[in-house]
This record gives sequence, structure tokens and C-alpha cells, in this order.
Amino acid sequence: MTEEKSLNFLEEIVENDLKAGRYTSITTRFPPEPNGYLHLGHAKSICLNFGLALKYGGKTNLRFDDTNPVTEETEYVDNIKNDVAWLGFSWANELYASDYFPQLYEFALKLIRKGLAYVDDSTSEEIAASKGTPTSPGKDSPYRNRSVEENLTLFEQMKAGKFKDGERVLRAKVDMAHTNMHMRDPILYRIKHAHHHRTGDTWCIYPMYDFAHGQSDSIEQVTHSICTLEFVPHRELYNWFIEKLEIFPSRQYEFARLNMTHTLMSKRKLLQLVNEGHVSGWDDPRMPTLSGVRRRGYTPESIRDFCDRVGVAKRDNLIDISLLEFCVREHLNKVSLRRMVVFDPLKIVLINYPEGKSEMLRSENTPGEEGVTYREMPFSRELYIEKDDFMENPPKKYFRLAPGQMVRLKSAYIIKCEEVVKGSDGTILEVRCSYIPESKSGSDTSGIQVKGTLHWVSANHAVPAEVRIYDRLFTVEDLGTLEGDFRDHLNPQSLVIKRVYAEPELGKAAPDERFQFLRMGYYCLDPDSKPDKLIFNQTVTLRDMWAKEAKKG
RNA sequence: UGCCCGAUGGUGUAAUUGGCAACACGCUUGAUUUUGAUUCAAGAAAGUCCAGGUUCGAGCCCUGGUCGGGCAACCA
Repeated sequence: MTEEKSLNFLEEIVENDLKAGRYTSITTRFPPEPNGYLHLGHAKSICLNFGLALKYGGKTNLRFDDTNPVTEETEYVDNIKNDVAWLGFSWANELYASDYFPQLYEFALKLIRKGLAYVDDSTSEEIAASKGTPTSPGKDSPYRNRSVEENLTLFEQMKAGKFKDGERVLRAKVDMAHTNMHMRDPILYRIKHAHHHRTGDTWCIYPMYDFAHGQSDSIEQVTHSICTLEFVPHRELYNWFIEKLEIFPSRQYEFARLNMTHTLMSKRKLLQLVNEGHVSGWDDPRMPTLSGVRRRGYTPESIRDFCDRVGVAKRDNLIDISLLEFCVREHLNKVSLRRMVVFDPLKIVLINYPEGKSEMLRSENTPGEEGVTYREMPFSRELYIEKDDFMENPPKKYFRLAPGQMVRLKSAYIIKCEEVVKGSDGTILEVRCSYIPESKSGSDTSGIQVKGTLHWVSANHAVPAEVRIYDRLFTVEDLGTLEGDFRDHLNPQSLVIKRVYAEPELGKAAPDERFQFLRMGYYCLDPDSKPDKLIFNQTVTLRDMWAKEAKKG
């Protein structure tokens, strides 16, 4: 049982650092920008950052990378905090890059004094043009050799609001011919006369990512700064600032971001889906956002398990969404309450069951568990079963209801199909069956063995409900390598709404309860639900071997 | 044309650091089952991108290729 799981490359780095005595404890951070909602890709990062600190006895800060006032909002901050907490992690400190604006300003001054930064009056276009290309060197800015004093004065004036947006920037003086584009005199500060969600109008100059992130890590004494692969080229700059500023040497390590089949993991594109109304919002249950999967009924446990199984490495990956589904099923199978709901009703009339009679039958809430509990459901002469559970001319391996055949009604009786009643157009109106009184569940003395067991609901006792059934958001597997517009591949069937018949017990459903609708799938109450209008979301279907068998023909 | 990453069953990760390529999902088959679910058992599936080299021995080391990804926002 004590089988050792091998370490991933990040754990290996941490263990080596600890072993070498480089640190006595580690600090990580999760650094979201508050300009959108968190998605499954962030969940991977959260699990990695918090998981590392948990495993090696360190701490993790939640730090908002809020250096761009025009895209960032408090609403996002609140939702991000909620999502991280929901996932099950608690941060050591709630911090903001904007808390460090005064310190970052001092850092900039230090670079200027060292002759390592200068104010550039060039336009954005001029700077882009002189940057060169990956294969050809850039050209020095004409303002590159200003004196320290002039730079100090100009930068002071930038801060004081003497200039308009875009008029000047502060740049690091590195090397315009560097093979790494990020080292070609990167911009440190830009002018934005914009209201910041936390600092208000205190500042009109804001640091760029490169001049804020690493320094924030350093200020917080983050030992292992973990980020995704696209930041690999930034690492050289990250280290350059640490060296020139002579500050705590945080180290950056990169891993491959999570990609999943049939969905997107890009904040920008997800925002587009929201803004264009392709989904109902960030928390639409079809969205890969944490708020979306939460509303869909996914549990934090299942998502953490998923992140664990997905692993971490540096090669590009495309995770099959069926792994995520496996993880929820595995958890929900243990914790969900069993209920019966008929989606597509076919009326069954029990010809030998007294009219007007009804009885309460008990059925287990959670089978397989030791402290098994039960709920009761009404049984009567007229029932609904699933249309799919009856066939007039069944194929060979069909063991549901058919003329002359017997099936068990779950937690109730065995019934036998006696007669099919059709309308003038040939459609089946109802199926008349006999029931076997001695076959009552729990006290069956009939000795009859049947192959099939069906879920059912008493026609006169069932409560109507709405069920929202979800399918993959996109019809194509790999959205990443797709040329053209990703919206062309939206799945028109990603949401199907059905009117269904639920057993009465579901009228008491609570928002935090998870249900398994027997033989149908896992469901939970949607926030839109009201006592007089029940609405359930399908989290995921059950595994369905019969569907596979039937497809074979 | 430059620089930087990466390459192991269908997918994702391993391989005690040079010693018979393993685990999970998926797939197939069987058993159990009052959910065609769950559970259990068995099985198919890669010889590690290619070519050389070092070595008794290479998925791991070296050389050269090939392929995939990233890098030129006053975004993060």
C-alpha cells in the first residue's frame, strides 16, 4: 500500500534544493491577473503551487498581478478568491502587485542610477520598428544615452503626470542585438492615466509584467516561482533584474499548460464566448471555468484528483476530457444520493394492481455504503418508465421490457408485459402489464430471475422538473491547432433542455446535494431552480455499455 | 534566417539516474450485480522521432538530423 509515487520534475527540484540546504522551507505563489475568471488550466497551476508547499511544509501566497488598470476589476478579484477557496486551498497571504508600486518605483530609480534604464520618447511604433526581428538585431533608440540626471528628472515627471499616455516609457538598457527578444531594452514603465481598482488615481505610471512579477516574487521571498512554458524566454530577464537590483533570488520554473479536448483554455476566447452570448456567462455549466464546472456539479475533490492524474511535465499535451469525466464519476459514485427520474415517459398500467391504491416502497440513498440510508417512494397502478426501456421487436441482447417479457422495477416488483395499446396512427399509448405481488423488493418469494431492472416513477405522484443536459462545447477535439475561427466549431447540441418526471423526494433537493438519477447520470440543482420549478444540471452521464452495444447494431 | 523549449502505447505520466519499458484513462473479453452503473478478473496495445557513436549493456550519455511548440503587445 505504501507504493511510492515517483516525483514530478518540480518536486525533484524542490527536494534537491532542500537537500542541498539552499532553503529551509519553500514559498510559492499563485499569481492570477484579475481580468477574467479562473479555468481548469488555473486549477492545475493552483494544485501545483499549493500542493508543493503543502507537501514540503512551506506556504503559498495568493498574489494578484494587477499592473494593468484598464482591464482589471474588483469583481474578478472576488471571484478568483472564491474559486481558490472552493478548490480547497488556503493562502498564507492575500497580496497585490499594486501593493509594491512604491517599492517598484524605487527599483526603477536604482536601475536609472546604475545607468541601466532610460526614458525613451519614441512612439510605440518607433519602438516596435527598432526592436528588430528574431533573426535580425534591433537598433538603439536615439534616447538611449541620456544622462542619469536627465533620466531621473524625466521619470519623475512621468510619475508626476506631466505627460500624456504613450508619450514616454522607461526602458531597461540591456542589448538591442540580443538573441532573446525580451532582452532588447524591454519597457519597464508606461504611462496610463487610468483608475486602478486598488490604488485609485495615485499612479499614472504602471510597471510592465516583467518589471513587476519577478520583483514581487523577490519581495515575498518566493523560492520557487512556477509558471507556464510561454514565460521561458522571460526567465533571462527575470534573472537580470534580480542580479542588477541585488534582491532576493527567486527562481522561475516552467511547466506545460493544460490543454483539453473539445474545449478552450484561453481567457481571451472564453471572454469572447461570454460577450457574444454563445454561453450564458462565465459560470455557464458548459464553460471550463471553475465557476462553470462548479455549477455543473463537479466537486473540488474530483478536480484536484484530475490535476493530480494529469501530471506535470514540459511537453505539450492534450488531455482527453474523458479523464475529467472519469474523475467526477469516481467521486460522485461514492457521495451522490440515488433518485429516480423518467426523462421520456412511457405509461405502464398494472392491470392486476388495485385502482386507487398506492404504497410506499423504500429504496437506498447510497448503495454499497455501510451506513446505508433509505428514502421512500410511492408506487401505484399507473407508472412511467423510459420509452427506451420498451421495445416491441427487441434485438437479441435486449433485456428490458418487451411483449411477454419480464423486468424488475427497481426497489419494487417484477412486471410482465401483457399488452401494447396503440393509437390509430400506430404510436404506442401505453403498455399494460401484470405485476407479481410476491416479487416485492426485499421480500421476494417469487423465485423469478430477470435480466433487466428499470427505474420508474408513479404517474400520479411524480413531480415535473426541468433537466439541462450538456455535451462538449466544441465538436472538434483539438482547438489548438485549428486554423480559422474557433466559433465555427461550437457544438449546437451542447445544451438540451428536457421536461422530466421526478420522484417526489426530489422536491426537497438542496443546492449542495449531488444526485445520481438511476441509469441516467449525475445531477445537481441549478441556482435557477425554484421550489415550484425544479431545475437540474447534468454533471455527467453514467458509463453506458448498452449504448455502445446498441451502436454496434 | 536567429534564439529557446520539447519528443516514451490512442491519451497523459513513470522508469530507483546506464540494467527485462511501468501506472492511469480509454479500448476488448469474462464474472458479479434489483442501476447494461459500481466492483472484480483477464487481455490487446509502445520497443522509446531518425541516423550514427560510447558501452558488456542506451528510453536515459555524445554528435548530426527530423518533427512539434514558443519568442518581435506601452497584455499577463
